[in-house]
Amino acid sequence: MLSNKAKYGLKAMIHLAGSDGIVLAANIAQDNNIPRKFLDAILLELTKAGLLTSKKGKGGGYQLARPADAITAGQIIRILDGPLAPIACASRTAYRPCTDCGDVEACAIRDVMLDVRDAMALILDRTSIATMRARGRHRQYLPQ
Amino acid sequence: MLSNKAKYGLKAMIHLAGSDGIVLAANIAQDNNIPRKFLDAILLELTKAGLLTSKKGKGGGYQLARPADAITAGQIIRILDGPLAPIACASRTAYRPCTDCGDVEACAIRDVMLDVRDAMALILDRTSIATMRARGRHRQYLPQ
DNA sequence: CACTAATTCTACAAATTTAATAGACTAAAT
DNA sequence: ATTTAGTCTATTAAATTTGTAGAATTAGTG
Repeated sequence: MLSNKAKYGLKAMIHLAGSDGIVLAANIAQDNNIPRKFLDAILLELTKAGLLTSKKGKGGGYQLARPADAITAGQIIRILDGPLAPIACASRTAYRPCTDCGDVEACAIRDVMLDVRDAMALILDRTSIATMRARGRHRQYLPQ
Repeated sequence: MLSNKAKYGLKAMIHLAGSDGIVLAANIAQDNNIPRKFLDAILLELTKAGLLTSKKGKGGGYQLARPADAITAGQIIRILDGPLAPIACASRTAYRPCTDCGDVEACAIRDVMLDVRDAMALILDRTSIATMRARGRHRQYLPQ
């Protein structure tokens, strides 16, 4: 399940992918209907994770730390929501066993969920925000 | 994200797929480390959804309502956790628009999440509990 | 037939966690 | 001095995961 947090994060990153130079958090929030303070926290996490650069003071704001085609949806979601896997025992980046399962290796559920995880990762780790922006661009965002 | 509820539901259904005749909720709970009352609620939902038949009173218990190869992981998860889609606007069985989005059709996030949903559904709707049971059977569940 | 034991079913409640937001203040840059 | 990000704290709301108490149903027994 994608949280609002991750959804907002993706929106913000796509917004930044479509802007040149430094962008104010206030603009991102307004144009995308994101609660300002919530967005602040999200941008902070993305900055700490190295996906954004920030600049304080007048003329400050946020900017992508890397080209938009080198940042994937998968990265953003992992930072904001944690592992992609539907269940922790099926995560490849953050494995954790279930407390209620005897033999992890023999777990049929984990087996299927590994497949699901891989299918999700295949899509999300291949989709850059540049791609997402291009796909969604047919029509412009209108602040309503 | 797969909740404990859905995980327990899957476990219970796999258990039933491997048993002949009527099975007590108490047995399912014990063998799979599932809190008894939580399991009761889960089995009730699965019964109401038509995946199980139940029988009350002495000699009562639960049984699959259909052959194990005609019940999929996707069905079980939808009943217990709701739509598979990572986000409601990308659900094909239970679509709901985001309140914060202007034009749903032009949403790049929805676009990707539809792909993710389809990839998940492809796996989960094709995997029966008969299959899951067969895969997990190499080693037996040991009540620990 | 009445009684008892076993079992599902129902309704509620509570505890815990997580998600989502808001407010006030701090630090840095111009 | 002003603007802006960053930090900290707190609150609200919701969902999840359990527990408690008992009602309804059935099978068996005397």
